[in-house]
Amino acid sequence: MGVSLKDVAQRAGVSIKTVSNVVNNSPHVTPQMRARVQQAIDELGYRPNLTARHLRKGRTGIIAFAVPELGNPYFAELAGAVIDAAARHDYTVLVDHTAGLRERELLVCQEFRSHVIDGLILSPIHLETADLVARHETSPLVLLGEREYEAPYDQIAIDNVAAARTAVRHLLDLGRRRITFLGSRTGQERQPAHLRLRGWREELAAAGITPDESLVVTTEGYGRADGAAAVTALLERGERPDAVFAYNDLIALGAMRTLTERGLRIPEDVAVVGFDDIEESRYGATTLTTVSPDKQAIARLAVDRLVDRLSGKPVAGPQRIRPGYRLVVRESSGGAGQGPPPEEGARGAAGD
Amino acid sequence: MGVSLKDVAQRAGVSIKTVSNVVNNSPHVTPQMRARVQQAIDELGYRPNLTARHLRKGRTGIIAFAVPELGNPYFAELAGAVIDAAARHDYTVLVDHTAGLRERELLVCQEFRSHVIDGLILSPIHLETADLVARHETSPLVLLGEREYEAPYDQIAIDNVAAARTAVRHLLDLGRRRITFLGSRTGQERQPAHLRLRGWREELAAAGITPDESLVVTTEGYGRADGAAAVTALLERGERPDAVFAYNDLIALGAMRTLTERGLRIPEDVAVVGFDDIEESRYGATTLTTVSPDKQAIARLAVDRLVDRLSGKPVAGPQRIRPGYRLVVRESSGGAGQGPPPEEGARGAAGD
DNA sequence: GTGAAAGCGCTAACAC
DNA sequence: GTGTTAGCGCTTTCAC
Repeated sequence: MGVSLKDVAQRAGVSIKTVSNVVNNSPHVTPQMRARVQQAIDELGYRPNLTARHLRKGRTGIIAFAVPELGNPYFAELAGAVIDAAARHDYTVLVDHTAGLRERELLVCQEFRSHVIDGLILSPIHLETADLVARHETSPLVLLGEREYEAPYDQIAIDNVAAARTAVRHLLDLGRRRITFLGSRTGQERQPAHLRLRGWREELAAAGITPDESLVVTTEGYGRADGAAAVTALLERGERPDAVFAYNDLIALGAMRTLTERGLRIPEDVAVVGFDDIEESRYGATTLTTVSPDKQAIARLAVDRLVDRLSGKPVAGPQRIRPGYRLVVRESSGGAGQGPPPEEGARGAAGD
Repeated sequence: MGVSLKDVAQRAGVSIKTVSNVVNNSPHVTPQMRARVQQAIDELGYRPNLTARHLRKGRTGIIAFAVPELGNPYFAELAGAVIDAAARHDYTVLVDHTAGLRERELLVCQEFRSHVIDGLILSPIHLETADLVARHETSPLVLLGEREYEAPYDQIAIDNVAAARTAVRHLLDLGRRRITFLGSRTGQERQPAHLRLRGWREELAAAGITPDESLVVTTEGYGRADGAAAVTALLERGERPDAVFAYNDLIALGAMRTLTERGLRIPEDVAVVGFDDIEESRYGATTLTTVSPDKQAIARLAVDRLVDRLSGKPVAGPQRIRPGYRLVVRESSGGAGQGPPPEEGARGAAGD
């Protein structure tokens, strides 16, 4: 169907190798030869078949980035950062979503797309250490996110316990005592929310407060609707928290919506702190205080790590890498009430 | 490096063809032969090399979906829908972003990744008809979004003029007369905002109101920050609109933030209508009235169209397809003030 | 039902 | 500098 090197060679009256040299900008081609070949290329509309090149070279230049949900702005923003970081190394990114299903996480890190992607960056939710240990695939894998594994792969995640403690500390400093945690799942201690919940427990204990487990609210998912539902449930069973620490910004935003609907003022009656620092948290009627992981660093570290392994460079064994984070205080906890500062607000997403 | 069919064949003491038959679930293999080969496959940890298969078959099963900005939830949500629609046809999606740069849009629809992707769904911003006409690539291309081209490709977009008119009609029905439009770019009549702006003009004119061009505010980009800046500019030059119709939800949300900061009440003082119906618009302190394009339909139509052409089915020539849309009235225009209805809010994004 | 051989389009050795 | 050749791993005739 397509035009191949052979066709071009025939047309230009040269050998395949010469055409290949021209296409690959080999220095050992005379200008007039280059011109002659180029003309044939243009006339025939030749385009190199990357699949064939990949087969020959044993690598494709594609890395996959698999996240639970693209609809969560945190991952969308992270994906953008990964694409940019990869582009700097001439890698293309295949963005994938697992919909938070264990089955799809397994598929992605197993044989799926074997030899089509050179490496994988995966943000798992349900994967177990055993799944990882049993992995057949030999292509490099970098893990992202809150879960920690005893498996021989690079893992990149901020210190979730410490970050959560910082958030809770902030609420305690504000004089809040009945701090609810939104986002744990029942009986799933190894679920993502685990570490942040532990931070909540530890910081409360450190402040001499016995963590009241009735203030921990189970959610089904990690979206705005879950945050809204959690607050509804909480209020209906008569709890009156003076602060909310949510597993992520989406849950926090959903919670804020319901709190406001119920006539509770933020932050006067209830202070709210989220996690992720998605752009949206800077633009609500009440801006959201949140733990801000350094997404650029996360993306860069993950891609660099992967590319190093891919390039065959001697790289140290699997590591746990801890990117930075910071607590961004905004209106929802009574912080600086002046709205988004110019430099933060300057980035604009493109339209449709 | 990898284990190939040949290795497995050797191990099992059969021919390559037989192994291939087993791998591809060909019916013409005896059970015991299948078992024997399967054992060799398991022992060696064989995985088919998809690159080689692709080269041989001339197709890869990958389609690309290129958007201006993944950080815009509209595109992130659409990407999720495209991935799901493609999965139903056993296609994998390569999500790409062009960062709204013409250069990258050109690259994506030209030779880029030639033979790696079978087809492309592109949402362009800066591409011109001429660029499309000059396209060399023969792989199928489906165009999405507001811009319309005189080029031989399928184009899928809601009727932007009519949708915008519906939005403005709604504001007029509410008794608003000074309706500002946020999101046009100066002197770029063919820019995306063009059709929605035309809808604004037409509907005002139809209502006997001369469109006041000083109520059209230019923005640099399409994000929350742009909406915020636009309103600031508008108010500072002394305008007092009683309604805002924004090019998209992000601009609308940014605008709402600034309006509230300036002490203007929504919707009492200023009614706001957006465009896109991103999930966020259902969860702010004030929920956002917006034009809701049917994203599922857009994704499905685009993928189906592409897959039909890919499968070599006889398909009618290039078409303009118009998916549905509806105006969702929420609090920002004084609509039903009861917050997100359960069925809409039920969808939860996964965590990190 | 299974085997042998050709070739998808390309690159990398190696000759000339 | 340029041409020739041998595969990369797979599927696909076509024999047997």
